Amino acid sequence: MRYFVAVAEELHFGRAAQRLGIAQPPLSRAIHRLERRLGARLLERTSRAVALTEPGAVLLREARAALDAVEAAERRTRRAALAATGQAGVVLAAKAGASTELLAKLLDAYAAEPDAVTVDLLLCGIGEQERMLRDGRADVALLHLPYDAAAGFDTEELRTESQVVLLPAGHPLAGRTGLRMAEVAELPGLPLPRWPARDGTYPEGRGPQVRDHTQLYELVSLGRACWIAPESSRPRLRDDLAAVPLLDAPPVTTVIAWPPHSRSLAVAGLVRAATRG
Amino acid sequence: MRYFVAVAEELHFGRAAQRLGIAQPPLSRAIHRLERRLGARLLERTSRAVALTEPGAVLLREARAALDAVEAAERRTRRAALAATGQAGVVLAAKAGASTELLAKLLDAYAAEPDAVTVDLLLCGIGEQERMLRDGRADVALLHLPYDAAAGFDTEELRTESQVVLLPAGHPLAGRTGLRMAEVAELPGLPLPRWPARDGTYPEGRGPQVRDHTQLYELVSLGRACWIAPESSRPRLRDDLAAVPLLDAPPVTTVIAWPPHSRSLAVAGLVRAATRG
DNA sequence: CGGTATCGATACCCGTCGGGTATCGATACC
DNA sequence: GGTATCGATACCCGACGGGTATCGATACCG
Repeated sequence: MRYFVAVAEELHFGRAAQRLGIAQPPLSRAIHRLERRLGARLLERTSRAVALTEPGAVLLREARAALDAVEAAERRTRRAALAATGQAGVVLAAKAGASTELLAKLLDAYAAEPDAVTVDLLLCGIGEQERMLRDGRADVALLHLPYDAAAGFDTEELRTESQVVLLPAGHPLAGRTGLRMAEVAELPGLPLPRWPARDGTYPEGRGPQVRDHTQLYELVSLGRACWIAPESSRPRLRDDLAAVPLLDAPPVTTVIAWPPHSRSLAVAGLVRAATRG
Repeated sequence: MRYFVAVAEELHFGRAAQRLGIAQPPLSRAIHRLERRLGARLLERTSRAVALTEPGAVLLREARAALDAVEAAERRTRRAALAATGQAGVVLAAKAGASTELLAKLLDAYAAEPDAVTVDLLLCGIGEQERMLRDGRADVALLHLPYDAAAGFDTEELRTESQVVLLPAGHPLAGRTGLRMAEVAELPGLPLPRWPARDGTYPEGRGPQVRDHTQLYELVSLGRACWIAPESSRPRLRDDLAAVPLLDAPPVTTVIAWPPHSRSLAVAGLVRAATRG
């Protein structure tokens, strides 16, 4: 299945084999075996191009989930073994730079619990927490709806807040008490930047490409972009940026999320600490 | 992993090997390899007894989920291949005997859609739908909260209803207009029956053991048990049974549930038909 | 207290399957 | 039409999964 996912993502046997660290012929045969076992043509291949069939697309989705589940099983078991000897705690995934004070409060509240264990923070990029939770790199995560997808997890709401638009400090609109989405969307010369998708490629569009928040703030400060962020990011802003409340932006809900079958005491404790605080 | 789950469930290498259709020595070695690969003692074993360690319990939970995901991937791919040739539709799992008219309405509403495909009904026993959805035997399911666990699925609420208690027709309380849980719990000689758990064993307790609804109704009719059911089951009751509204029972919510990553048009259509009706 | 039965571990053997290299056959491109 | 690219095929090898026979430990019983 790992092999199939690699080929389906690359749509190229040679590159997929390289990525998997094996030669191309065994890969071809492995895919053939898989097709025979499932009784389905997964890939439409000519000697010049490879394309997914309908069943192939289904398998790609399902196989990704299955591989994540297998990896999660291995990782969580390894961590459980370490935890038994006191060498590991619980892994909390959070977006770097988001909900900082909420996170601090949560960690304090949990640390005060009687049977608290070590909390290993896993700071990740945009939308990566979901994956971390799925493949067992993390045990709990802070997500921001509607930006992150919480589908398939148990969640508990922590906070709902409105959003602000970030502008260069000297911008004509920086003094306004409120703005509407429509006004922001048509700001001349201040498009929303584009973030890389999970595979590292950027979506089509006209905004500048950014990779992290430092680049983002730099662009906004330079008057080349604007950005929309939750209100709670305001106190930690650089002073060359201005924040103007958005009147009609969808509210952002911060939730704590965990795999639905989680039975870990530490996760339960974190959730308790989070909802109590 | 299949091997480990078998041993963890049986807590006996010999029986597990038999269940897996292999000999005992290869099974021993397989478990050893797994333990070495994960760097964790999974089972505490003497020559007389086998017990799960802490990491072993974690792996048991995670491995079950992972195996379900793998099976789901295979099943859904096979069905997608059949669907491409028009030989298969979408599988809807429902509890036999529950929500019958709601189900009928749903099927009618969906069949009227322009691009409706065949709906294969999968009637299952108490609490089996969740499993069916997880391992790919079903694509959508009707669940009854709080009896069924919908954790990990996307759901849409269809109906909420109160519950009634089923009594033999001639019972002294059968004429009452309402009862409280406390009264039902202490009905002399009318305990709630026990249903088998997923492994086929019955929980400890004093109620009679039942395996299906026919047995259940028979017991109620004979004055050996009572039963609590959603109000909607009333119109289809045998006339030797009486139903009395329960005033303080938790309401039952019927939901339609599907795997969160499902991208199937047919599932979307069924959900649309269900929520519209 | 010794005999026995039970149960997991170990020793040894074998076939299959995953992986590698060399090469073919087809197709797009110059 | 020559060539380069790319997946499929042919052939070989080592490792791993599975089987049988047997050991070692422990609980049970007369």
